[in-house]
Amino acid sequence: MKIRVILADDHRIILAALSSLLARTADIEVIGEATSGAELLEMLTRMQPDIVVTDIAMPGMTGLEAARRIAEIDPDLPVLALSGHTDKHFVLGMFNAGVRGYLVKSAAGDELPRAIRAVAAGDTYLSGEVAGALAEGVRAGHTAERAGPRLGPRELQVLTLLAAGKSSKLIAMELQISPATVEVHRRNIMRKLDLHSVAELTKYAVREGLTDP
Amino acid sequence: MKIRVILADDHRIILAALSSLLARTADIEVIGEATSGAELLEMLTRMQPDIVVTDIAMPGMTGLEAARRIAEIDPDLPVLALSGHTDKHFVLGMFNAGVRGYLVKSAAGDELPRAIRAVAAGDTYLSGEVAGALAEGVRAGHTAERAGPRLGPRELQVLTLLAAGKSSKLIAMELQISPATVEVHRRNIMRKLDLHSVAELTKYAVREGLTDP
DNA sequence: CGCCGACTACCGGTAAACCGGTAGTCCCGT
DNA sequence: ACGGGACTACCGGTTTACCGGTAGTCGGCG
Repeated sequence: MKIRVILADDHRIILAALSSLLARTADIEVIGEATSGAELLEMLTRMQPDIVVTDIAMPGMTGLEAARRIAEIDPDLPVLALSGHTDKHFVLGMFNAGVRGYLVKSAAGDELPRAIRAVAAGDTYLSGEVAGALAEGVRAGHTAERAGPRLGPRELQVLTLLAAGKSSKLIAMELQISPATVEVHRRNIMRKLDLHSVAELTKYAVREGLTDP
Repeated sequence: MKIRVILADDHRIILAALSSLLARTADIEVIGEATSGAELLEMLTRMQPDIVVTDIAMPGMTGLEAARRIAEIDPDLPVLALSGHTDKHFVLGMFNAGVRGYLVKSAAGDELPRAIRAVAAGDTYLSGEVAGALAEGVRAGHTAERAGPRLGPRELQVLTLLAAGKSSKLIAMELQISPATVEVHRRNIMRKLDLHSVAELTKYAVREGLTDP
């Protein structure tokens, strides 16, 4: 019984390459490939995979948004997130959104099939690099609790898109919510962080690794 | 006679996946895989590939720097750059640094072997998405010779203060000039850099080291 | 159960960003 | 000498940021 996988990545070359890599694994079968969050969700209404493997950075839908939508469609469907960075806030947000595995791209190639098998079997998979970052956060204890004003997953999404230079209207369209709501999110973020300009928010996002400078 | 390729990407999963994808192509052979710019340069002192395929975003060495170093080692070695974004200044910079092909990751999977064959044969390869951006740039009067948009000293001052989160009015008071003049400076900066939001200007300033994130 | 935080959404308002011009001075390079 | 870029400054316009409220649902927590 092969593990049936749907792959998602907006970079089609990477998508084809990952598919090729998984094709070499005897017990894993790629039954669908999506190049956007919307396409992935549409695919899930027609197919019943054992697991979804998706890049967290896709235009039009962030990884957090995709994870929430997938959980709405099928809360029991395991999702393995593929990410380039190890920001702990983001990782925690993804797990809160229902993701069951988090794999950084800098991990070894053979970690991907292992992660897929683990998550498909109902386990939780966490890359070593991310585990270290999370442990550091826990070890610091007070750092994670007090020093960092905690933003909700939606707020992290909005902050990331703001740091990308997008307007509230654009962000609203991408997140499929009202511009007024995006406004409120931005204002709450500014209040929590005590930052009152897009420039400062952008630098904060860069410091937190939410976006590349 | 197979085309001998050295692959470089800091994301090892992607590296393995790309290698797997190329292994399916009969006339292309991956003879080396590097996970950092330094490892790639070291590899080039021992091996003689027909072409280097490298991601432009690697920690410890930017794509521009890697391209220059490779050109120092062997000016005739074709380099195909793999990138996620289509910023035209960056693309022009890469070509000025000696790169002979530029492929965006969102291109179709079969574009990679085609690009490799073209570049290995001495041709220049450019993804369609990037070609559009470059054509636009040429039409606007930007020639390949001046890839680096030069900012005047006053413009650099204004950019730094903008990245600090200050308003035009505040900047005007600090620089002892009219707010209208600050406006003009900001608009000229945005036109030159082709960036149209404070968030993007801020990230540019961080990249250029004008301010700390 | 009630409170609080997150998320959703709206109204109204002031300030600022953003874009299109025009225009003068200065200096530098062809 | 003439063009071009930098710096200075203004006019007018649309869009967005930013701040002050209010208000509903939902889930968690004491």
